[in-house]
Amino acid sequence: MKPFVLVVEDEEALATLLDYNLDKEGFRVERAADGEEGLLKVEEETPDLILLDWMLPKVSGVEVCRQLRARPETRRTPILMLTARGEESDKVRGLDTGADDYVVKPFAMSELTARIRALLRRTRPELVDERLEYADIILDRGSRRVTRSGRNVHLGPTEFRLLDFLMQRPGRVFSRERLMDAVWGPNTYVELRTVDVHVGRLRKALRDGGHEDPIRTVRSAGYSLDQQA
Amino acid sequence: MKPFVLVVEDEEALATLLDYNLDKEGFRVERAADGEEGLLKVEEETPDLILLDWMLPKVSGVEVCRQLRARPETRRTPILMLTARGEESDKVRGLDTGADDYVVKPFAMSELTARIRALLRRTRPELVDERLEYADIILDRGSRRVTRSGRNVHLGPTEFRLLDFLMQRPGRVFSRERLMDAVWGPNTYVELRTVDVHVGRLRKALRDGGHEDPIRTVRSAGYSLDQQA
DNA sequence: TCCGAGCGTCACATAAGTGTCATGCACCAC
DNA sequence: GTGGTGCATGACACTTATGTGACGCTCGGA
Repeated sequence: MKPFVLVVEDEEALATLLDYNLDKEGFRVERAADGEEGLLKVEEETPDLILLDWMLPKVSGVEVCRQLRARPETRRTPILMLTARGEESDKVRGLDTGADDYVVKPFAMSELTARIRALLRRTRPELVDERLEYADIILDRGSRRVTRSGRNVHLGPTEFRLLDFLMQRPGRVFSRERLMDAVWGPNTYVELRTVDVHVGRLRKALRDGGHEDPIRTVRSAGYSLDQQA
Repeated sequence: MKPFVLVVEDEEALATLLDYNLDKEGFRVERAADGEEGLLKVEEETPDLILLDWMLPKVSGVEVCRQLRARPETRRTPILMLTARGEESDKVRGLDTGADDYVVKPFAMSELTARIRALLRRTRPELVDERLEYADIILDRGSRRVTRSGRNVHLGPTEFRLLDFLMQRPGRVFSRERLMDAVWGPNTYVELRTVDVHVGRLRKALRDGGHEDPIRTVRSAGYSLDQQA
């Protein structure tokens, strides 16, 4: 379950950038171009976190904030304000607009995602915590442990990283090259077929105890964590 | 199938970096080291997008831009300018050089690819979109799955590419030669009739479950994805 | 130093997909 | 109708891609 982030930002370029980067960081992103649209989107589906520009057409960020806080279902939803330099009045700094945190533009994407994670950890730790889930498979990064249906699954370091990576985007097919890059590192000189072998080992470990194979082979394309069908 | 990006950049190191990253992002990349070479490469094969350095030996980026805009086949090809800080004159900012967008060096690779995707989406959405739809048929590139009316359709790699290509322009008739080029690659020596066979297989797979044949045979012309009429 | 866990390769078995062909039907022009 | 060309399709021999057990190597800990 990816954290669902709503980006309310009128600058098209920045919004695209945010969209792209957050998606890459494993968030599901929805965009709104102004405050009004933002409030509508929130009604459709309550986000796990809202990225809110301070200056917005139609309904300002501050006002959106106020309204969100007035609704019971978003009262506790973390809000991260985006402000331009100079807009950081004491009001923003003190966060008494109702926002939980803010960043000043221009900001490094890494700072933003760090703050997002920090906020999410506070409110919905299961979303960003060192833990990934797919079906009955649970991968805990902190303890470096994997269980399936409660039973412990023993994996070597490589298989662990491989599963971690696959679990970040279940259903998506990754080529051997991509997996090589992600799991072994971008400058490794290893046979591509080695990926097969490790996928095989991972499969074997996950099948242990009579479970179904959760990895799908897509001929001439790669592998994905996914139902066979 | 993959979007074709031409990188016109004289700095070897940056060009290599771009090449590597864009390739990883699923683009097919061709490089040119100066404006002159760039213009030649464009003649060989029209790119889907051009990454153009502002400062180039022999023919400057601006000039290349101008010439590209003068040619009918590249008039609408998106151009993304790479400029060094300080070169961002008002001219660049206003994009009245004919470029569609620009990034200032040094830039984050993620920003660049986001902008590239944004431009391609504007001009050729079928190249970057993750999923293609035609009637009740859905082709998802990310998970490499095809469904019809919700039911999974199993396709071999060739049939998958074939359907992908047909779905990019439903209703349009493609000759066997064209399909051969697009699906098998431009330098394949295979009987043209082989196309028939694969179309047949694709049809069979898509008809599975009592569905209608979505492919139309145009006698002595080729095939197209659309209603029989 | 010895040992076992992991890793990367290989070789071989198996499965899946591919290209051709032969055959028969469909369609079009007379 | 009729002849001829184009197309659909099942069979099949052949390639290629993938699954897997075995093996030798490395490395860290006992």
